[in-house]
Amino acid sequence: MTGIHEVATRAGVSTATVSRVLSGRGTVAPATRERVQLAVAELGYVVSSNASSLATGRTRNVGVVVPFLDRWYFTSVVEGAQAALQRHGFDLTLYNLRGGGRAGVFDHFLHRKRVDAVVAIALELSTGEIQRLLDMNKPIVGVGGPLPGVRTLSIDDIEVGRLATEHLLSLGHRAIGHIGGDPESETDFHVPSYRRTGYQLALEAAGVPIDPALDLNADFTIQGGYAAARRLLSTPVRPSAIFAASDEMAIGAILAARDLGLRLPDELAVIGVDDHPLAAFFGLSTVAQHPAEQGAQAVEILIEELLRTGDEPSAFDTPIEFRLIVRESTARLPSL
Amino acid sequence: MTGIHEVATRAGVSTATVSRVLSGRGTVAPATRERVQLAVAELGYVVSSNASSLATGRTRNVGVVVPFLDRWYFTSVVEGAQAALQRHGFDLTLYNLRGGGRAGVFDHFLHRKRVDAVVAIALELSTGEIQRLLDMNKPIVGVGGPLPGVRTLSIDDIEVGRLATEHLLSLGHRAIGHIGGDPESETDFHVPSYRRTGYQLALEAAGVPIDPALDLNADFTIQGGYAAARRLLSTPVRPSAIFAASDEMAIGAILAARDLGLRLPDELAVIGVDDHPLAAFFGLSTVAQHPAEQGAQAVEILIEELLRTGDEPSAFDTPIEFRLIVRESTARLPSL
DNA sequence: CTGAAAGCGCTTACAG
DNA sequence: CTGAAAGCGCTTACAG
Repeated sequence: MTGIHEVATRAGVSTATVSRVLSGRGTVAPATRERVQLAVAELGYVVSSNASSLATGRTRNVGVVVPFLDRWYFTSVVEGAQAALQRHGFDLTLYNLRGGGRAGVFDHFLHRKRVDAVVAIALELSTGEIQRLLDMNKPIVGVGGPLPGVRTLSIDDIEVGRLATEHLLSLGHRAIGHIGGDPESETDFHVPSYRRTGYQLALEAAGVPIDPALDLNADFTIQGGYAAARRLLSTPVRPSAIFAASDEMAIGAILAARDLGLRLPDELAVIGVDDHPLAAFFGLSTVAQHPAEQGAQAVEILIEELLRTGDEPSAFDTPIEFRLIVRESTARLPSL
Repeated sequence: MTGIHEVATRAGVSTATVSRVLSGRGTVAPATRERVQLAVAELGYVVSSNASSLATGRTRNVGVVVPFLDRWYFTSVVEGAQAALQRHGFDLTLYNLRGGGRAGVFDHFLHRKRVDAVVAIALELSTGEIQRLLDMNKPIVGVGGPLPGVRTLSIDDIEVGRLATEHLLSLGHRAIGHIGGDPESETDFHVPSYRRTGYQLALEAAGVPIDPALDLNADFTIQGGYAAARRLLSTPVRPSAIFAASDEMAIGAILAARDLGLRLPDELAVIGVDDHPLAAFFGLSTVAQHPAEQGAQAVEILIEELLRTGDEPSAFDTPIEFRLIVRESTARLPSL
């Protein structure tokens, strides 16, 4: 374990100078700098992050908190954030709330001063949780929904639901089914509820009565979407189109339609949300969100916030882009 | 930012005593202990991990290195490891090699003394990488393949391939196709190659000639499996069964069979590897591995190793369990 | 441009 | 059972 001392000795300077060279702060004569850099390289010296963090109060580490990891959206946000952090020389410490103990994570793990900042993904932090984080002077960025008093990046899920539904309406569909999220799969931000609201608003605006029989819940998986779609497609008033609140559920619906011998898009149109990697494969029309970019964007905001020392943290919401992608799963309702 | 000093003052003791109470090391009179605990609770004090780590040389943080995150296997291992670490009060710092800069990760990130130990998932570390890690006295556990000089948990992919193929052989199949991994999706451990070897060994043992036309590559995704299966099923010598090196590719094969109007399992039997969450939904027979448990097991080994101070690190391979699960996608070859 | 020294917030022999 | 003090390995005013 080479320490800064050995480097200093080898380069014939003080540890202070080594530190200056390594951090880039302060002035060092070019010749000195080179001697130090040589010594560092020869010894393979790497600064101890603990000692450095203790002295500076900065860890160059960001905590990323997710409710769970095994959904495409979360994995993608984390990968995007990770790549961005790495570019900036930051580490990423991952907190997964599913492991149990949300309280533990917030009261303990995050307070150890191991992180400079936190990215909270699809998490509705309580006032207390936010307050504790802010008290510690740690920038927070929330991804996935607005958070009072916190800088956030969020998608307008009502508009997402409306956009998807309006697409179906514009194609002439009137009997439009919906597969939303069940209560268990609600994230903190009630994403499914908002998408459902958008669906209902679009129908209302088009003068289409809302039929509760056409609105079912599932668990955001292909399996769940399949089961819901089978029920939806077995009713006497079979819908001509389905809007599913996620691509995976939409894919389940496509598989259900196939099993029932229904041809897409003529006998059933389907649209999802996400632009999941499988969406193109299934020819699925969807409202694309770009989770990896959301993660990267959250990190950029955080880094900026960390550099802007002193100021009050910003606390507004930045809307995330989304975009309709039309593929083969949706088409104009065939005139009968 | 309450420090240990404030706690000590409030409890009317020295910081040494507070430290003893918090760490559980050393003896403290019960009454004193209670006073300290009360002060800690009242102030919401949490030990600074940097200061503590600097003083003890222990970080209570484990680095987990993955080649990428967006495959079910990796996500599951990470979730399993995370949950186990959290139970032990450890944090998890995630390093993703896809972000670029494998060198950076090993030469720099891991050397900052930010982690006590590392879990390397499906990574074939070079001798140099291993040496540097061992030089730092950090236990390493590799998951997914054997690593010279390192404690590992690994699955015998040759046996996995053999088991899957033997299952098909035992059902009377002789024209057995294979969908393996293409070079790009080879992890460091050449998992696909080994599974292919097992496939070939099983065929040879059964006296079935190996037909290269029945052996294709794909990229471990549903899409890739679909494309490969379509080619496989369009040959004059259409196989009666397919062994795919992952469930996702196997699912692609099932979808391809459906599109071609082939009924499973009578007109085509399919088996995969993983026991992916979608396997049951598709009625897919498979060789199950249990990635979340692999992650958890790796952590348990690491923690044990961290407690066993002084000793030489252990450096052997523990085979990971796998198991044949028969579902509806495989059945006895119908006698013609 | 550079060094001596204090300090970051803990832990742990050591002494009592 | 408990406290005073040294030390973990850096960084950074301060002085020169």
